[in-house]
Amino acid sequence: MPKSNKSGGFKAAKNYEPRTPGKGGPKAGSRSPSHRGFKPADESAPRKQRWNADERSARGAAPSSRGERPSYGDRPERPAYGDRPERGGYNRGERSERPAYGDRPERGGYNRGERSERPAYGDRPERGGYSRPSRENGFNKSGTGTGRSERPSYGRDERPAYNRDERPSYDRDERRVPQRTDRQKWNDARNEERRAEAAKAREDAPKRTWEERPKRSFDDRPKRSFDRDDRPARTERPAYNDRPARTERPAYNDRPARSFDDRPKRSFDRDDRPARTERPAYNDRPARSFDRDSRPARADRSDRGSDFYPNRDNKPAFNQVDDVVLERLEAQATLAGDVDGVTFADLGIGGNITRVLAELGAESPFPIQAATIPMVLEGRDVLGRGRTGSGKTIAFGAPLVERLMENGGGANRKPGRKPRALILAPTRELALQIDRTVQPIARAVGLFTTQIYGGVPQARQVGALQRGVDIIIGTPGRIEDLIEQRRLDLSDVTITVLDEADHMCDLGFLEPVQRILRHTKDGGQKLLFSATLDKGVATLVEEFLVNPSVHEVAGEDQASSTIDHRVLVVESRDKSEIIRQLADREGKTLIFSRTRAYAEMLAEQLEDAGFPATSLHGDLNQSRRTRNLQQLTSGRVSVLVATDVAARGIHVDDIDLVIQADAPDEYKTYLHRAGRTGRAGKKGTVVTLIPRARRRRMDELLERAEIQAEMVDAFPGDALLGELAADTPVAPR
DNA sequence: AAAAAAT
Repeated sequence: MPKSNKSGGFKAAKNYEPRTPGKGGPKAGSRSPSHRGFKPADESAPRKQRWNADERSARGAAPSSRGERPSYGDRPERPAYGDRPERGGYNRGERSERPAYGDRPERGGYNRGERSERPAYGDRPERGGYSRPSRENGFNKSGTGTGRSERPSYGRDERPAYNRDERPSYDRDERRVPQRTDRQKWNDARNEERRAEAAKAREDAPKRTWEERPKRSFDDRPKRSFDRDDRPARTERPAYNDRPARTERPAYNDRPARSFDDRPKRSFDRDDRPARTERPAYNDRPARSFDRDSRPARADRSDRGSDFYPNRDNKPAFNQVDDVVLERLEAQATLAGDVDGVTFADLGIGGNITRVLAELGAESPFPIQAATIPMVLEGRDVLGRGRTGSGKTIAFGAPLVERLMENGGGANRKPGRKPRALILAPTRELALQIDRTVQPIARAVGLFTTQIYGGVPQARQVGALQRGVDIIIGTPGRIEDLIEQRRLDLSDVTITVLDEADHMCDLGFLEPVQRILRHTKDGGQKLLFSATLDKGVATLVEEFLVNPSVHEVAGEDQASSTIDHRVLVVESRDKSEIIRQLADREGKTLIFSRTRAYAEMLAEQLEDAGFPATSLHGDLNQSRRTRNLQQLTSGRVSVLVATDVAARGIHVDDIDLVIQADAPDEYKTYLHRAGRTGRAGKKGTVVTLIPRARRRRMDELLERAEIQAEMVDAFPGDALLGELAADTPVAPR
């Protein structure tokens, strides 16, 4: 059963049209409100009758037809899944879109008015099947009265009975979903009982653990108790504060034992791990000192081959690691001066594309573009490193399109043709942004692009694929999803680009990326770009690249950057106020936080303080993410508080101040966050707030990043704060 | 911790 997809579609439809309440019937509407979680408008959609014999047959037909309907692919704009509150919107949206339903003789005979609503039900084969059996059981029992008696066992005597009596009438009358409600209520009741039981179990469990503990970690306990008291830091972690259910901690209880065993090893590692300072709550724990010892991880981590802790042992890792990689790959450096007078045409880019580039504001190539475009056009695999804001998108986008066109691309417009190029990015926003640059270039020569990323209904994306596209731009998850659904075939992809390539090789990204690359054509060209390209990409290079050409731009060190870096050592309690004072300015300000919750909280605080601020993080649905970012771009808000979702690649004109409310863990993260300002040679300021305990670690990070930054103590009201806020005038445009 | 699929 294709249900899953369909169900998604329904939801979307719901959102679409909030629909008028009470359509199904007045009675239903009035009752529905009484039902938990049901909106009056929604009730009309679900009906008992539907799952009657007639409906069943209809259902069976409906699903299949749906799956085949191309029309679905055309659905214009479904709001993100997250946005869909409830089913109310369902029926409506589907109605308008379902022309096919009209064709169904059965349904037509059924109930015209109801038709619109049925489809929703019909689509849910599972539900129908489900509800039926259960209902029957329930009905029989209820009819006999046994059902009620049973309910009590569930913990709820009243509701089930009540609902049952009403249901029949509802069903007959109209499409009401009372049945569902009842079921759900039943389920809820059961679940609540289960939860209660689980809670009890947990409470009991912890006790047990406590009893047991003394023996194991006897030594550790005293310390822990202190830790808890000391945790004032928690204020920064709103989420944690809310946790009343410490009962869940059993896990913590167990830890002591573990760390205890491991300690000997960790003690050696300690020096390197100052990092813990970032975890305010944890820092305060005296016990942690022990924990540090126990961390054997370092050695292990470095072994992973990840770039995560590249330099620690070596120190100025950035260059060293890169140099190693680059040496092996025969890196070539291009001097900015070499590019003077060179045009895109000189590099081999055709007239149409050159014109579009000019329209995009790229009159003449930047150094990284001049360095890599010829190599890409030669068909070589390329590793390109250019610092943030140096024009990497065009560096791979323009030659990519040029090559597709050379290979007869423009002439091939057969519907359903397979894509021939793939661009992967780590975030949806970045994928969207890349498309905004690449699409016009592609269109200039008659090629089509489409975005494939999650958080939005897949129908439109699938529709585009069916019509035929040449260039896919997207994020790993949805691309894999569509491949598995056999709606996306990458076997003709001859050029693959990994933007932010080093990040795409981080844990969590690497494997999906590898799987996707394996779906592309053997021997296809691979282009890896990032501002912090390092040995972390070695795994991919070894598997997928052949004799790659490595390029970077000489003289692109941080010293020559247009970014002014500052580090403020602040008291934890002063942080909010200091951020507020820094953000008290006209220009666009981007604030980074480590967690989504803190980002949300900061944004709210700033809004409450009267600043036009919004947030960007993974807890928002995609439409919100897109909208909130757009609000900063358009200037509707001047402050955006984001997680690292905005750290890489995102380009917003004229961000002249970046505030790191939480310092990053990685020097590369620092570089990317900082790179949201000072783009294309403009001036920018980066202010990083750290607690006193983090100074040393921050020094090390800055050293790895090769950044010179002044580190000073700061308190609310300091003149410095006002200077930093005002210091960076918005660049005239 | 965050990001990346969907439900």
